[in-house]
Amino acid sequence: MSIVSSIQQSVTNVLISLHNQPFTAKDFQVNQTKPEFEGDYTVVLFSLVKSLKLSPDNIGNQLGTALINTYPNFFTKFNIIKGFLNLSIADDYWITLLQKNYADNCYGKKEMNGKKVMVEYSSPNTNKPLHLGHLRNNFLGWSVSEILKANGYEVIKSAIVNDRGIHICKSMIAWQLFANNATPESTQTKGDHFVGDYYVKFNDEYKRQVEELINKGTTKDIAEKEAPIMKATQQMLLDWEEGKPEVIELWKTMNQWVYAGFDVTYKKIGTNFDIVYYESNTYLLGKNIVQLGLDKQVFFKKEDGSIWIDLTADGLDEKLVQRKDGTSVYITQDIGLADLKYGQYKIDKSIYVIGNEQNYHMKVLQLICKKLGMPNADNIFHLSYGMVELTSGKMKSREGTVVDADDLVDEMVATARQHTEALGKVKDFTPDELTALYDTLGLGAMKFYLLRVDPKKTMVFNPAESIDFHGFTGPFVQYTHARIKSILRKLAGETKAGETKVGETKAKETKAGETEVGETKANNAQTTNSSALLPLEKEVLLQLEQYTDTLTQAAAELNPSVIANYVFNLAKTFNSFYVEHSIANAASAEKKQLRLQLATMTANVLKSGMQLLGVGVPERM
RNA sequence: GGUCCCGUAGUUCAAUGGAUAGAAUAGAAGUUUCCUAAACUUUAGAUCCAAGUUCGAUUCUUGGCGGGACCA
Repeated sequence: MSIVSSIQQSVTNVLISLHNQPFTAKDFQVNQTKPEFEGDYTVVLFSLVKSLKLSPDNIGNQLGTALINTYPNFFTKFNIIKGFLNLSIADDYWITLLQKNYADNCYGKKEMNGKKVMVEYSSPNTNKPLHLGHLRNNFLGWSVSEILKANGYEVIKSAIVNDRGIHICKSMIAWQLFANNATPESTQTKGDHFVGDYYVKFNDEYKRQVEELINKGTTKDIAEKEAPIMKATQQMLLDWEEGKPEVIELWKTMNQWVYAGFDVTYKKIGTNFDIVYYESNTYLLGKNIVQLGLDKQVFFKKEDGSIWIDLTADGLDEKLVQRKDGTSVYITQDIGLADLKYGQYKIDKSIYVIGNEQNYHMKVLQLICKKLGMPNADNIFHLSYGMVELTSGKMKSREGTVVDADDLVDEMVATARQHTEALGKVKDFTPDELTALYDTLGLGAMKFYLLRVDPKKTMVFNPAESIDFHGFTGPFVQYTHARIKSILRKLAGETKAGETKVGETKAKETKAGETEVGETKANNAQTTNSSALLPLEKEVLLQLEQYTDTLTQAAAELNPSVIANYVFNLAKTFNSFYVEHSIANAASAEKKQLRLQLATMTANVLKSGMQLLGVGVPERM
């Protein structure tokens, strides 16, 4: 049980016995005490004033006195300032917490809860390489998956690859026209970039042809329809749908090039999927859904044969679900896929990591599923994230301002190398170790940068700031971890006795840690006499204790930035402690041991938290 | 035109309705005979505007202004 819950429970108990009213934890707030006041946690008293008809000070005095009398081993002191009851928690509580958990690599993580969640993310198109926006998506999807796992969920990571349609045909046509049978191998180009280049070539040529037609006196609308390259592309889509062998062959070849390129990028950024759906396999799934909708009279047919759903009663529009020529639209395919996912895995929740430009689409998707009475309808959740913009404005492919994912990763890793070389702390590393370190630091910086912001919000990508390795960054946290590890290595080598002593104490104290709140027994007395906690020691412990609640919150909000903020603050607090107090030269053996445990637990939690962001932490840097 | 989202230090981000609105960075001034200075300490600097609800509003409501997305 977290300390906040313990306090809530104690306060509730005391309130009930004092006033004989059915109080619950919801009747008052418990916050961490602000640093300028004495105490660890604070009960806000205002909300109790009405029901008790007493002044805040009055309530606080009664409550504080009763808490200390009832739980003398838990609460040690209290003070009241302007309606806030500040409570001090016994050092024993913190010390017990530390001794019980400092070596536990799973600290904070929850037991399996038997629930199954699918997280769909990444979902690329196969006509161009990944860019900055995809990175936010990928990092979010990965991190949310890890956070859910840490909270006891079974997670299935999935992706839907948009591998068919007019946009793919554009790249194919351009390749036929301009490539002279060039391949990624023959040109030494990464496959996804290779295909993406032809997509760009298509647009250039298309634009040229449209202008040519306009110059000949054609109107813009007609020119855009009649441009030969566009007509050829549309024909190719029809050929694809009919399964014309040479078109299918080319399509397969070019998609393979793209996948080979994606694989390199995915591997580099450390992501993978449990199941990958391909649109070419799923795009017909919606067909039977349309029939079902008609049967249930949820859909209706217009005179031209197109099929619609009327959502005006729900504040939305009429929405097309099948064109008059019988071809399906995205929404229908998505309903089909949603149904397939549920059928395959019987998932309790289906999370879609998709940009907020699809908010409307996803709302419609869920609404239609509901109206069709599909069992998965209520389990659909759109994890909507904001766009990544540049300091100069939005990324525009037309203006060539799109930040390419591979370029960015390379740049970050190169920057990590520069910083590391300039500092010269790891000159004894092997080339392989150095490469691994640069990757960890460069990718860590990038992931942290994109995950530290609330996913819902549009964020600005500032190139100069993103390669900064100081302040609120991944490398800052990584550095704190590496520095702790350095100490632990040194002190472990220095005294063998110290190490075993730490281990022994742990085993011995485990029992004490299991005692209930308020019953913390005097069997901790031996640890207290010499080791009244110093403010900075306690501050680190306070934050370590909050890790469990932080994990819960991150999962509830599906928000990795909660974790990023947490690990940063923990690292910061530890750094303050570190410069102020020596571990190696602590005043007593007990103190040294306590600080060693404190450092060990901090390193564990930093590592664990960063892992939830998909970021590794080095032993040295 | 309709629906939705967002406005916090120069800049990038925080803050379940709670105390004097926190950080980072940029600026100013400092810290290394001692566990990694990718660190630490000090300093200056902000809630778009106007009403309302409340003991208390950055947070909730309404109306403006400004920015963005989507739907036709």
